[in-house]
Amino acid sequence: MSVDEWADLTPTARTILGFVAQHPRSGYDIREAARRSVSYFWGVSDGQLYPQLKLLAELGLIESPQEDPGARSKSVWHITPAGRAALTKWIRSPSAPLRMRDENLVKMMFAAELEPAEVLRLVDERRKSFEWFAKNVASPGPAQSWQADQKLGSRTTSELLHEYGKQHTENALAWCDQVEEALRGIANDRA
Amino acid sequence: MSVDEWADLTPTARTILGFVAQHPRSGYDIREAARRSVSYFWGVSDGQLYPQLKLLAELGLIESPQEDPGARSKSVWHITPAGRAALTKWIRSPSAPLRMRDENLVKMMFAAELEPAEVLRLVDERRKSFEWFAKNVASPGPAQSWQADQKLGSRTTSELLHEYGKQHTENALAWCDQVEEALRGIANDRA
DNA sequence: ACCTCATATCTCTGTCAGATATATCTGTCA
DNA sequence: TGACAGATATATCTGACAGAGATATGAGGT
Repeated sequence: MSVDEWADLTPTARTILGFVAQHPRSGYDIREAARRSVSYFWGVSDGQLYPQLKLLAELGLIESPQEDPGARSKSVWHITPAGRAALTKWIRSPSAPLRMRDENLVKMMFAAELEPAEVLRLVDERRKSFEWFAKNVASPGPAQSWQADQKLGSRTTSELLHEYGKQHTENALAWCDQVEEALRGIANDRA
Repeated sequence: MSVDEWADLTPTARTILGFVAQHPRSGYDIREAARRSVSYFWGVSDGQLYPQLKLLAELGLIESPQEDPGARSKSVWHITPAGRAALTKWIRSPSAPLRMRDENLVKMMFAAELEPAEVLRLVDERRKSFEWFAKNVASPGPAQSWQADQKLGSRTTSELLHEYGKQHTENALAWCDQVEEALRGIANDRA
């Protein structure tokens, strides 16, 4: 593999590589791991996952013990030395700018010219989605045995990452409160 | 236009419709407005903008005074009654789930197994990008004359939206502090 | 023997971002 | 009045990507 080839990998492919680097995994494992751990700041879709695994294998960055494992049987991938080198280089290169799509907020902006009741509906929708999120994603799962998780002082990196998600969620919920309070202000004016 | 046609619009098209609804705008205006106001929770890419404008016009949701204005002269779009109805229906329908791509955080997760120095580099990168953001995007521009901005108690909706962006940013920066502090903890252990 | 659910992979469609190309308009200094 | 820079304005193309759904396999129960 030439030095330039890994540079062409998509961000998704590199993320997948990172998961395989942590410990050997199948495609399905990666999907589940991504769901649990990074789903609020990164999504890995099926449509990408398997083709990218194949690509990474072709580039020699990952490999699976049994060659051509017949049809749909599970194949467990592990990282090669070349893969590990590629991963490190990726981590050291500049990151893509943050990107977000939050349709609820966009609507909120345009709802400014509508009834206060519309804004209230949107805030309610927002609150519900973040509450769901707090329950299902932002809480840290049990520590995994394979995790050689760097201790950063008293806390592990994955604890810190979950902390970030938690703070983000609480912040969003607090903002919902602020908007509702402002809306109650109107109601009081009119009463 | 049938009721079903507007339902097929993409989220991007609906966002564009929202901008035109606020007041008449050209494609370029929309692009700039999106840059200033929503760029941190929604992106409108050039590749989408003009085709979608054309589509909205074909559906009769927006129109431009001069028909076929020859070549590349500026055309200013304004919303039609049908367009306004479509917009309202959109705002009342369920929103797409929030989506995010934050490559820096992903790297942070995988850097857990590397040197603390790598994590430090990533935190530094993160801080810089959010500081840039605080300066260039998260601050409210001057109020526009066309803004019939709903007063929610003492504050307008756009003030509240900017407030959200600001809180998000401050939160992210505070988290950078936390991580760095944890890293200093290590340094002290070793000293 | 059948059913059901979790596991596992693959494919297809349409959305989308970013880069790039290109035309027009406006001011400004010669 | 003409050349030029820089802002305004529109258009196109490529490849990344999400989400849905199709398909297959195994384990456990009835």
